[in-house]
Amino acid sequence: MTARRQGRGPTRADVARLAGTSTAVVSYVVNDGPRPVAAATRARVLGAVNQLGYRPDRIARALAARRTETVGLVVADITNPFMSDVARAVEAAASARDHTVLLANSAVDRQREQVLIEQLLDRRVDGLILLAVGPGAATVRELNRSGVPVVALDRPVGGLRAATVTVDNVGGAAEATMHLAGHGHRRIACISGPPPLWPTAEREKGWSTAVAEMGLGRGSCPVVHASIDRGAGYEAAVRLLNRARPPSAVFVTTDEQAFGVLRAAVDTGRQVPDDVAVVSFDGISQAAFSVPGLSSVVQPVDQMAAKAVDLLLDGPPERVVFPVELLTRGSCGCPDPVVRAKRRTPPPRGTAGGP
Amino acid sequence: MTARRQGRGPTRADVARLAGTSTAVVSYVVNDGPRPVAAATRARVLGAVNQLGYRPDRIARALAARRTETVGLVVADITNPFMSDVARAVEAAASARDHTVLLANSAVDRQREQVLIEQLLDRRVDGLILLAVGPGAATVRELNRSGVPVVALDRPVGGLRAATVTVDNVGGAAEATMHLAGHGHRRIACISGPPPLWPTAEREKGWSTAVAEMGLGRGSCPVVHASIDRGAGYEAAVRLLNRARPPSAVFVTTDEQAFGVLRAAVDTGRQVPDDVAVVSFDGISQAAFSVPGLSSVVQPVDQMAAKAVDLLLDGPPERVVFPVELLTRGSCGCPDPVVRAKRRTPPPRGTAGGP
DNA sequence: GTGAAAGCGCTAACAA
DNA sequence: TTGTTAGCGCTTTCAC
Repeated sequence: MTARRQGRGPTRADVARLAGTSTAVVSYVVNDGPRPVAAATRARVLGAVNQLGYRPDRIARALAARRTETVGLVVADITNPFMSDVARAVEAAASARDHTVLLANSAVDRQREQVLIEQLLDRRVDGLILLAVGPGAATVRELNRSGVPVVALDRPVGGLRAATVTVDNVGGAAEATMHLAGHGHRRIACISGPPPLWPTAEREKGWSTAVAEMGLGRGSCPVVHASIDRGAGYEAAVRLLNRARPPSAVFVTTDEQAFGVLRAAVDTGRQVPDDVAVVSFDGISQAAFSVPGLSSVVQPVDQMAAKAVDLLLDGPPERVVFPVELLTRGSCGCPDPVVRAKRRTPPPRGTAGGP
Repeated sequence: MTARRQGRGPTRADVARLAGTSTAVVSYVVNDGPRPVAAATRARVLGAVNQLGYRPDRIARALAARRTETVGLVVADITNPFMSDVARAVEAAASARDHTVLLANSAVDRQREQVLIEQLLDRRVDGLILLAVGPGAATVRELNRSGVPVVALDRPVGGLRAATVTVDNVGGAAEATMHLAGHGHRRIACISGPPPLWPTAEREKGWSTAVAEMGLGRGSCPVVHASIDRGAGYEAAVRLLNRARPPSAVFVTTDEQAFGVLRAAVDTGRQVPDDVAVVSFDGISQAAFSVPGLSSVVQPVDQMAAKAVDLLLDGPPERVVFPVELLTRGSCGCPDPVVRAKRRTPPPRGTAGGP
């Protein structure tokens, strides 16, 4: 009997038989190459394809073609709104290029991250995007050896031969800090990330430079370090605000921490921005809805993701740095704009993608 | 020369050669079955494996074994905190069972969702978890025909032969509503989701039942429908609060909308909970940080995800319904507990997983 | 422009 | 217990 294999649809052989041609030709038309096919033949094949409802098996194709059309995305914490936004943007960019993304969430666990990266490699991803805690030396070696293209997003990875997509952390942070000074503040503290974390360290550098340039005393402008989450931001702010001479403004290195700061201000009996002004970094969409709205330095996530995917798929391993933009709302002392519904798609910009 | 193929590591044949045995035996030891292997042979193979640094190619394995050890996850919106939390939990559960997740984000676009589901099928996922807008009839047919196990998480999918993991939406919503009444409210409105959306419709039903049971007039307890995002929640709240006789409390069907409500209250000159009390549904971790803290009905996301993966991989297509729990904070009028750092892992519960 | 056939790296009968 | 070998479904060289 010619019963189709159960559980799966027709194969290339079925199509070839029905179209009265060879499997090679079917392949040529399905893939639109690499060899030309006569119009008549192509038509017969196409007819057979949709008469049978044939769909190519991507696994078999991957094995033969040695390409999976898949990109691995390793994120440190998918529940972090900035990172989930990056995940959305990467998925969209990959999808636009007909690739699927294998998601790996390390849950901020370096060990786990190593394992996940190896699994992704075993699954033969065509490329790897890392928004990761940071792989250890052994994993870096393995990545370099594997020859799989890698792009480090948001932060470079030491020792890794990879493209890099980051933003102007120093500049953005400095701008935010000066903006605070523009509101008349002289005691501008910084709530930064864990010292080894690159993006927040850079932002701290920007704050510190700005503070120095404006001649503000280091004693009145303290830094405090905290993990990248609301709870840690909350605790750091409580510590800061309970000092004898608390700051009148604080630059927070991530929005996620800043939400904790906002809540801490209230819990310690302060008003934002009158008693403490706040500006942070990342520019996630939730920032529009806090009370007051959170002023933040926004990263062009869609463009960054598109660039990352492009570099991964056909780029040389360059390092690209995107500009950022301070978006003011109520938390710094500027007028708080009316809330608008969140934008789901980036505004058209002539041609798609690219900075 | 015996140079290894460039770009890839050693294969099963290399290992067999070095171990002086056959490829089948290598397969048996690597997979720990399906046939037994003598201890001595196994040791030689293992030795060869790590002398060569051999790693099985999952693509080739998938083709031969007809299993990809991969599960597809389709979410309607990965940037929605509830859904990204589900994504985290599903990834963790799948990972614990040695599976990788292929992430597909439909960005609340039904068309796109169909395409994504088909792509996942083409990639031969072992199972599909849907937290989706809802596939159309054609896709449902294709899913049923494909024989790929599916579990619908959070909401059932009409006409689909699939397991279902949901929560007690009606009960939770009713409890939330009664809680509001317990604070003395008699004008309890509801901000619900788009009417076709199942979970929010169920919650609305719970609210409506509770309101009726308490004998509260329908005129003083209006419903308004809005999309599941902060902006829509904001606008719905503004509409509600600008009425001639505004409600004194509102049950909001999702946390995401509720954050918009909180902001809208402030923008229309109200205090929460004194002028308007708010309780919502989902129980995402961000709810602890708003001002005031958001009282919410919490879903046991980790358990739900674990169950979903179990059902997918070896379960019969049951329908399981998890209980939910009201967690009170400041927004309903209860005391607002001190903020704590976010928990990354579920507390131990004797044995892992399960309701 | 088309077809035959040799893999891609692994699994799992089946035979020894 | 181990080895031989026929696929898994597709791509692609090479000959026609």
